[in-house]
Amino acid sequence: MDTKQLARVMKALSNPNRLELYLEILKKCEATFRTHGGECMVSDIMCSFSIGAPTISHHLKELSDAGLIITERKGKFLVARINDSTIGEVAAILAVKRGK
Amino acid sequence: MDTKQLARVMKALSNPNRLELYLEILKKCEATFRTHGGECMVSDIMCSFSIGAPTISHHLKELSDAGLIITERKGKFLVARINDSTIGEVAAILAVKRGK
DNA sequence: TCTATAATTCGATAATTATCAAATTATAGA
DNA sequence: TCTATAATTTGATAATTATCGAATTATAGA
Repeated sequence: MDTKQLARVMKALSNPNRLELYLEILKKCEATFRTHGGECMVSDIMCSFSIGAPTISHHLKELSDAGLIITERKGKFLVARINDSTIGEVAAILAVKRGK
Repeated sequence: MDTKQLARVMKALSNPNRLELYLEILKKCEATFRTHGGECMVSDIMCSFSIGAPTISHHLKELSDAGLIITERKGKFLVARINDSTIGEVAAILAVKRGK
């Protein structure tokens, strides 16, 4: 991952609401790993946010464009999965760059 | 580190020029670890950026406010050091949150 | 086909921000 | 004290963005 792409990922996680959204998806995916194969029903977590549906939709697109999540429509609903490799790369870069 | 603070750090690293600046400081600090105690003379790296001094100054303040670097004036010059604990925490959070 | 629900798109707005030029401050050395 | 250099501050502007309401699309089920 080059610097430009790294900056893009950082930007996607730089908005507090979007970061919360990402972390919530991450939590949900891990919690339902056995029962739902690590997927997150977006409509399930929407209620815990104080922002509207259009904004959520916008944020999800940003996360998706940054490669942080993968979304898929299932009937009426949208499910999200964490793209583990992206965040893994970021964590690795940050750790390695500082010599750890 | 709570989510708000994490978002603040991400934001500080979300601008391409600012991220480059941070990485450049990191590189310089590591390169001069033996000779200069891991410090970076800011004026030394300024020339490799295409943005003006006021903008650099602004970006450095952002990095400093986010806790990513520590700056100190030495005579006419500004030296910067990496605040290793901040980036370390971020790397750790990202790694841990995804169960690694 | 009609309806209700989930999600997205569109258009607008307020807030934030990256950047610069000009002016100012800080400092070292002559 | 004067000068040159490094850095910061100020004020302005253009670009980006977070957010919303309204309208639209997609889908499942009655």
